[in-house]
Order: sequence, then structure tokens, then C-alpha cells
Amino acid sequence: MKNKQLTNKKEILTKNQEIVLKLLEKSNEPLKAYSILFNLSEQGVKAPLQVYRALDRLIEIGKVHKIESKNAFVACINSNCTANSNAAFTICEDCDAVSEIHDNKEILKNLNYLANREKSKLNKYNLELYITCKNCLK
Amino acid sequence: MKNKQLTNKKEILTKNQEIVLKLLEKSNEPLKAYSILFNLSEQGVKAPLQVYRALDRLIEIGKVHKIESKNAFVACINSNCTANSNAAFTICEDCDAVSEIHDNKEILKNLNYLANREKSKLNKYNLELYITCKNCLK
DNA sequence: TTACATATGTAATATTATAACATTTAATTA
DNA sequence: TAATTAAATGTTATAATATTACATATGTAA
Repeated sequence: MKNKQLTNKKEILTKNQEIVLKLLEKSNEPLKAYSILFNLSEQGVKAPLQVYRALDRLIEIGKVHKIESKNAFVACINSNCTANSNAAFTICEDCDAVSEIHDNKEILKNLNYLANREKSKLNKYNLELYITCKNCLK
Repeated sequence: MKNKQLTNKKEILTKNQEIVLKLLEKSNEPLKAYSILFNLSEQGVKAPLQVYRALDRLIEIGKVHKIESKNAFVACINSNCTANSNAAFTICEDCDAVSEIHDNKEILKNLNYLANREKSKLNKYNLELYITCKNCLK
């Protein structure tokens, strides 16, 4: 019972959560909160809080990540991302393109090792790789 | 000649840079920009810009790191940190303690591998490990 | 000295995010 | 079903973080 409710909580999105997520999913770049706000003003999203509340929830359930160094948000591309999940991104310093790294088992192993070495427990991580991307290297 | 100047630029700090760095060095936790501002008001630092400009420069030369997820700043503990250097931290989710990871050759190797795999070049990285620390685990 | 780059000071303002509280909607259960 | 509670929403105001723009000063090189 408790479990069922929890599952629902994760899967059933409210109206605001739904439209914020849809917008992020169709965007090909990270969006800032106020840019989301302006984009969605015609759909009834009128105040920052509506956006921030939706984002908080979406991040909590693992559907969205925040790119901390940019104060911007992206939809998670990893369908099996778990709640409060780990996030790893590359960010091109030239063209600003951001992509999520999905094959990060090796990273996780290393980071767990680092945490364990200090006798602490790794809960989650945020990794931002500033790169020059393939296209910009040419 | 060019080199010498560059070296000087890295080593000779201006008054504001100096006092901001001193403050960060004696703090045992990351400080926020406005907290630095209030702390230094008696030393003639009166406007946010003075703090932000000093921080920018200190970050540029590798003396300070920004904890992106906290909008807070710490002095680099790694004496041989190079300009625009890589940063890796653990952040305890219970007690907020932050420490810099310094032995991160292994991480760097992995991250370089990830970047190279996409045919892109790694310039720097920001890694924030959210942990429960040794003390808080008890 | 003149010219130039770098650093500073200051005021104003832009951007990002949250607090507080009233209202509505949804879920639970008596 | 109606009553009760929890969760989500709407709205206003404001806090916290960061930058623009411009005037002035200081240091460095020609």
C-alpha cells in the first residue's frame, strides 16, 4: 500500500510538472527557470514558484537534472534513472552544447571507492565535464 | 618575458584578492559571496563587485574553487593547483562539511577516457560528491 | 610624459530562488 | 456520500546571488 502510493507519486505527474517536463524534453539545450516560465506563460504558468516547484519534484523523482554551474535544467535521458540520481554531463566551452553521460558505471565505481576510502557513504554525485566538443575541435 | 609576467600575475595578488583569499583560508567551511562581503566590510570591502571580482581572479589562477551546488567558495588546499584547475569535493548531506579531494589522478584518468571516447577534449571538471560523512554515519 | 592596460569604486539593476499565506484539488476514510 | 486530511496551486512580496555600466585611479610600457 505504502509502496503503491510511492510508485504513483513517481509516475503520475501533476499538470505543471507535466508541461515543464514536456518543454524540457523537446528542448535540445538546458533551460533556465525563468526561460521555462516565459515559455509556458500561455499555458497558465505565471509565477516562478510554479516552475521551481515542478522542477523540484521532477528532480526528486529523477526525471530532471540541474546543471549546477549554469543554473539550468535538462530532462534526464536515462529512462531508468532512479530518484535523486547521479548526474554526469559534458559541457562544451565553445558552443555550450550539453550532453548527459549515461554509461557511467566506471565513474560510479571510482567515486564509491573515493568515498569509502574516507569511511563515508556516497549518496549521489554531480559531475560536470567542461570540454571542447568534437565539432568545435575541428 | 611574457612568461615572467604571467607568473607575476598568478602570484602577486591585489589588496582585495589578498583579503578575500585570507578570509577563505582561515574559514573551515565554504563561504558565500555576501557572507564574505559582510565579513570584510571593516576592511573596506563595501560592494558585491569587489568580492566577485576578487573571487573571479582567484578562481582563474586556481587559488579558489566554487562549490557550484552551494554558490559558495573555498580556498584550494592543493598548493600545486594549476590555473582553472579541476575541482573535486565531498559534501556531507547531514552536517554540510565540505572537503576537497586531492588525490584524484584516478578520477582524471577516467574522465579523460570518457571525453576522448566522444572525441572531445577535457578542459576541466567540477565534481561534487554528496555523502554521509564518517562522523554522521555513527 | 603620454599612452595604455589593469584595477577600483559606486550605483543601479538583472537574475535566480524562496517565504508566507490563501485557495483549490485530490485522496482517504468514517 | 460527506467529512477529513493531505497535496498541489496561485499569488504577492521579498530574499539571495550576480552583473552592467560608467567614472576614477593606479601601475606599466613606449
